[in-house]
Amino acid sequence: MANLMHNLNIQIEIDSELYSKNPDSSALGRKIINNSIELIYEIGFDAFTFKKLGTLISSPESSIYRYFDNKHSLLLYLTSWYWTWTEYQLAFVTTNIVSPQERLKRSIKMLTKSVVEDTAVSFVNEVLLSEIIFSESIKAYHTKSVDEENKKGCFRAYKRVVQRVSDNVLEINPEFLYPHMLVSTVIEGSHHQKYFSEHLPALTDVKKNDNSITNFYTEMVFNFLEK
Amino acid sequence: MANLMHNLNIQIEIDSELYSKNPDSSALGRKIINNSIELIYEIGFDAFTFKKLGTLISSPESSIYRYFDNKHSLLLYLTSWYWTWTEYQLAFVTTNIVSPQERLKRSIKMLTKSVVEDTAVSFVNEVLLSEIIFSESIKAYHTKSVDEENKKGCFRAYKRVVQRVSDNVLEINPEFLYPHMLVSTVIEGSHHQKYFSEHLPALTDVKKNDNSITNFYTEMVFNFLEK
DNA sequence: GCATAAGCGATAGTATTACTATTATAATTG
DNA sequence: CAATTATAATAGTAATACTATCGCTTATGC
Repeated sequence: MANLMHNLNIQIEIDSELYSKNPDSSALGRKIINNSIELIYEIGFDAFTFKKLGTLISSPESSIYRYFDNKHSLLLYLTSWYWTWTEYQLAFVTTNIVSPQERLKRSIKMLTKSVVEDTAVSFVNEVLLSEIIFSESIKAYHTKSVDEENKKGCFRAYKRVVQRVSDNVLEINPEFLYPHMLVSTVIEGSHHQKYFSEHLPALTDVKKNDNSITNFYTEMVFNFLEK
Repeated sequence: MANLMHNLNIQIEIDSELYSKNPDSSALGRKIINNSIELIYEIGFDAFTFKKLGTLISSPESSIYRYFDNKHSLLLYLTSWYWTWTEYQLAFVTTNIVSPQERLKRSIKMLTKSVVEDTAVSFVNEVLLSEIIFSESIKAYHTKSVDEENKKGCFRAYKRVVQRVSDNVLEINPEFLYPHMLVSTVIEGSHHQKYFSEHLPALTDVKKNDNSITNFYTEMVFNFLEK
């Protein structure tokens, strides 16, 4: 699939509560973002430290701390970036499609598949970022500070994505009681299933790299909505 | 619901790869387990340390290290205990029920609701433990060491639960392609939805403490199987 | 019932992590 | 070109996640 966003020069703007200093405002900031994505992808978020990142980019830890309070804040930034980018992608994939069923089908596909092509939006490698989101993003909101961060608006982008797809669900079945539950189940579920397929295959039925995750959630949703 | 397991004096046996020294074999070991459950429940797994636990039970850290290599191992033990206990519960809830639909319905209910009554099996507070599982258990398998621990068998109990319910699914629809995906989606999904309802309500449709999570997943499963 | 071993508490110590602070130099901006 | 701001270099601290030692106590085995 040719990606329409390619070379469109779209700017992903991230709210200021998600950083101390905007990483998009300097060369060092952009270096922090794209190298952190590679490093987290490589060694996992738990083993990731600002010290290691500093070594990788040949800058002292203290410089990184000017952009983000700690590695958790950085993860919040990355997830927010991802969901903002996903929102654009969803808009592109569904625009000009008349049938709400077809739109939902395309949205589910986009949400349940990991990204395989770098759209080269901004300075971010979206292929690696999507891998990080799939496997580490729960760690962004499964903390004791969720409520506080939620109040500050750190999860706005994710919520907008869920809301957008929920609206699509209600177009198809306006009586449906659980649009948000359904959508968040699909998103989180597909992340889990991919992880299971790679690490705990007894918990899933995926043959690596087939389309069963997308097929499963697509069928699940439409059976539920059109019973 | 009167709980049949109450006062049955059932022993939950945990495989030896899940501890260095069996906590069930000494008073200190049992103290470690039930106090760790309370402490993790209170301050969350991330803030939990062996030092704090040691202070709570008036024992040095080093004594706790004799039972578990680190706090991650302890969490693995607790999750394994929980799934072993859940397996027994599932057996009880479904035994003597002829209809596979009714058995599945009861299993889903048991898997999607957090425990409200302590069955007083062994030395463990199952109400608090189930809260920990719902909110922290992803952290037990979302690590770089999953594969190694999986090989050792640390997730056997969880897999048995998924397998048991999957078999029930196949009884109802032997052609169904994704029994494990369906069951693990229900389990992980209900955990997420409960968490969302408490912290990120925009991602769900739950009114606190209603039965919507159980209703949602029950409907979802049966619509999918009986389309 | 006595010897042996195992379990535990008390204490000390180390490497790593997650920061904070200070200052000099380099780059930007007005 | 002056003023501001960003960065690098360095140092330092408190907490975490352990490991090691040792002496006392309590089981267990004969």
